[in-house]
Amino acid sequence: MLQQQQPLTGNGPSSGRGLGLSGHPGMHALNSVHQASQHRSDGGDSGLEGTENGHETRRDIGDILQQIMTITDQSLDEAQAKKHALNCHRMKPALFSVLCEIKEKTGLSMRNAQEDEPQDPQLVRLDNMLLAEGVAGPEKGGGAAAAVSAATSSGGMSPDSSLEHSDYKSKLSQIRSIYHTELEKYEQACTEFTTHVMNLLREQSRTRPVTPREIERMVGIIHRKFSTIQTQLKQSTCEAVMILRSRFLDARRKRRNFSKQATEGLNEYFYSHLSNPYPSEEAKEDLAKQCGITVSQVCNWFGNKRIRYKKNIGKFQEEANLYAMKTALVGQGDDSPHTPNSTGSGSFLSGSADLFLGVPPVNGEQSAYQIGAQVPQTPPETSNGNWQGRNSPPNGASPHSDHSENSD
DNA sequence: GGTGATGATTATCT
DNA sequence: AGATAATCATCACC
Repeated sequence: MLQQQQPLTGNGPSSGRGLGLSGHPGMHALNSVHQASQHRSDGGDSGLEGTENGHETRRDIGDILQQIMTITDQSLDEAQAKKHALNCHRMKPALFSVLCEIKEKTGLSMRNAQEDEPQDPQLVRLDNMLLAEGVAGPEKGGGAAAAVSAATSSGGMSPDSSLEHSDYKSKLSQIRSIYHTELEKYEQACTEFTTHVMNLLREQSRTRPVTPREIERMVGIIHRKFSTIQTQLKQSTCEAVMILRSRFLDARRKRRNFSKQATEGLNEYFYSHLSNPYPSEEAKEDLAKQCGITVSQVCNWFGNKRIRYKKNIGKFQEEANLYAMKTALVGQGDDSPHTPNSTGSGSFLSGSADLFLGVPPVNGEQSAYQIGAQVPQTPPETSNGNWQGRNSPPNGASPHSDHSENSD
């Protein structure tokens, strides 16, 4: 379900997969009930049902179907004629009263175990959830708002969360509309079907004894059947909402790459503080503001960057050169906003500076950065700053505490 | 579909 | 608390 951000199309259950409430086989079940009922109603008169003895009542379904298939207009007419003849038979009232007596006797032994059944707790749970999510009940921002507030309080939301918010809301409202359409459809079908069955029973009551209680029972059975289908619909809806929610709330699933500017800003800071790429709280906040991300995202980014840089310095060399050149150019005129306090070499680059020590590299040749700023080809532990070889930076290691040397 | 890049999470350390 | 290292899950490109 909901594979690959499949759009929510309101195709209803027949649409199959996607957030469209899939797989509540209601109508199939209904059709079978309907057919059975219809068959029963015809059977008494047309002689389709084997009633001669008890053994034949359990006829093979294939047989019955076969007989249904062979019904013709002519045989139906014949049946009608027989029915009429039976109704007009002089012995009919007497026979009918006997039948009524028998019926009453057997009716007494009939159990009504299923009456007054308490409401299904599962259904109650589903109802509550749908209500809480804003799918059932009056339309309002309830569930969506709750989800959004939960997401934003986690601190991991990107600035475009409002976009996602509306996305979530629109998808939820689609689920809502599908749910209500289907529910209405089933309710209507239930009413129609019940009326139909009651009419049939009334019709039958002219030739066989049908008690009001029996009709009630039949109506109860139909309602239970429909209630099962509605439960399935509610279950599917709940599933769809849960999936939508999990996708919306799980930040990891919703990972978005940072914007180019954000990445550049972070990289500039990183490479301009290569000797000590541990931004202070203040610097993190500045970077977060500047890049349009959260402080924790800045932390994640630097954590990832440090570890990845350290693991494969060679790979990042080109990037380092690029930023060295860039920042050096910017730094010539004024203070770069990304290198607020210089990029001291100091304590973290063993005896040397970072990136900005070097002259900006010129294509192709070994860059000044490579020479002077130590982006070595050698394993991390051996060069380019002690931060690569230790577990955590010393206290107050923030570049803001500053060592002056390079950068501009 | 495979694959590398990348942002987030988690366990663990200091 | 803040860091590292491993890992997960997704994106983006081929």
